[in-house]
Amino acid sequence: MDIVHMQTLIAVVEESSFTAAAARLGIAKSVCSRRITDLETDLGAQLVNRSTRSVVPTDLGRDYYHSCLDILARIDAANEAAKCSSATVSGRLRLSLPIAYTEAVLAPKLQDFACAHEEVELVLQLSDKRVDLISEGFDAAVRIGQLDDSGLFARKIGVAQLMCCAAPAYIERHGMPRSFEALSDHECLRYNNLTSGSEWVAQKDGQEVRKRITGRFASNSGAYNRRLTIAGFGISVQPDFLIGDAFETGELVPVLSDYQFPAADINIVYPQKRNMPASLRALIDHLKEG
Amino acid sequence: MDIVHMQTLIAVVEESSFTAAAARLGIAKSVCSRRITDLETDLGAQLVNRSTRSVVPTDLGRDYYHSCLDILARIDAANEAAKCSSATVSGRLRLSLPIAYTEAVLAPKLQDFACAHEEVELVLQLSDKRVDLISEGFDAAVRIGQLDDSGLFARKIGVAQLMCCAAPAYIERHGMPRSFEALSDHECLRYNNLTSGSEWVAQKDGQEVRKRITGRFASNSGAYNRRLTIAGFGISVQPDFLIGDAFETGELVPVLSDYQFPAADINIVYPQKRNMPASLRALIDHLKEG
DNA sequence: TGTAATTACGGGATACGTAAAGATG
DNA sequence: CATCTTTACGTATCCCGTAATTACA
Repeated sequence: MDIVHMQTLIAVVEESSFTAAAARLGIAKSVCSRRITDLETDLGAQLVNRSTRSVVPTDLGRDYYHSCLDILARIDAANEAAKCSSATVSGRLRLSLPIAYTEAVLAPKLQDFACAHEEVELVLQLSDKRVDLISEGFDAAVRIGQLDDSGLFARKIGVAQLMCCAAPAYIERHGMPRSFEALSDHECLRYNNLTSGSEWVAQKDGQEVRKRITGRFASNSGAYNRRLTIAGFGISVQPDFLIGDAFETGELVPVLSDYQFPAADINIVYPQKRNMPASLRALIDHLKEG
Repeated sequence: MDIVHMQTLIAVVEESSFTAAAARLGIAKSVCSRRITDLETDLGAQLVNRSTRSVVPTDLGRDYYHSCLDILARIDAANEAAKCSSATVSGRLRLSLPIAYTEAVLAPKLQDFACAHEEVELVLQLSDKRVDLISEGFDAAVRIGQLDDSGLFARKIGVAQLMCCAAPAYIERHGMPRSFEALSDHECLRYNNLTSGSEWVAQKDGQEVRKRITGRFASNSGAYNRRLTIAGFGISVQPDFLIGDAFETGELVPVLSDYQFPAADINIVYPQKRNMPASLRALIDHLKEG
């Protein structure tokens, strides 16, 4: 049987009248009568004894009535919990985040968010791999650069400006390259995760230039790449957030600074737009603002 | 939302697939998809994240799934309890019984029934008033004589033969009446509850005769009437079950024995034929047999 | 490219309300 | 006789299934 049948029984028992129950429920009394009859037929038992003047539940009817009260209360509770948990900024958010960007930029923002919303639990997985949000059970991920349009929705939360750089010691030993072509003679540190692979792209005077670069090192860790660069192992392309104040401190120097290296959009991506938990929406807004 | 939506969610979560869930439920997969969507829309929250290859419940979806399991189990339990309690010979039976007939005839039968069905609880109210079954909450009543057709169903469980009688001492003092007419000169004990009121009806030679009787006593208690008769206060009409062996012991003697007094059917009446509890049916059968 | 989820759409069962009938005190 | 339950019946709604579409690995 159906939930409405239970609700009807409750109303009938409490009102001791089909007419009053129908009025309470806002339905025709014929409907009220039929629902109880159907329920009784389905159960194969009498639930209420009726005369025109009195509607009295049977023992069984009273038992069933109490069961219905319990069941409907639980249904309401479950629904309320569901509605509430998605409507309030609370609950667990599982995020897949790029390692270096998180450490350099996201970390303080996430801390702010956590402080602002005490009810939110953040489960962060730092990884530069592009995990599958759905099968891995993430609520959202932050992605740097081109989005492989995988049906996910995205909102831009920042920009990373790529820059070419090297350690002063390296430049001293190998000289400063003046053009993209000159990179052939240099040790270039490759970053595996870059969409462009082992090819560097930049613009000079509005003209796009590309160069397949070579070198003894390749890693999938931006932080490690940076460390190698500072240690003087070669030239690398780094996002501004990794360079930080390295130019000011002299740890790194700009290379090919008359070339315009691309900027990569930083997006937060998530599976669906509808029925988004309020906590995720709040997080996105927070990252967008900051 | 509806129970089927919960069942659908359960199937989807457990099968991790809309198609498999639809197959399990025996419905079209489109229905399966729509039910989950509707549920999500209603709750304003995402319950499962779907890609073509995987259907993974969200945290909330898993919570809701567990709630659904609990709720459906309770619904099943309530339904089973209801079906079972009316299908098995068990539970409470509230009976309204006529006092004298119960003491004389019904008592041993009810004891037999109680012994045969240990699970049945009998709540007996002995009264010669014709109570309203429904508003008073009785499951059945035993009625002697004419039924006021009050929408109740009835089954005959016996016959009471009315007989006219008096104490030997009374006859000795007032003489034995030889005809209905002669009753005018006698003290007649009236029984209030009799349908005929203060008129006695009988047949002689196939001819119905009626006589308005008079007397100083009228009571609504058959047993008290009997006692008055034996004490010699007058002539009364008694059912055979009250006379018992009084003729043999000499406590009473038949009066007007060439008159045929009416027989009253004894019925058990109950509110409805459909969805009758098995225990009531068993009781009726038991009383019918014995 | 094949499998799975979603959407579109037409048909049919179901459940509703109105109104009349039946019952009861 | 007034009121409450039940039944009858026409209708509208909702929901299902088929099939086409989209998404994804």
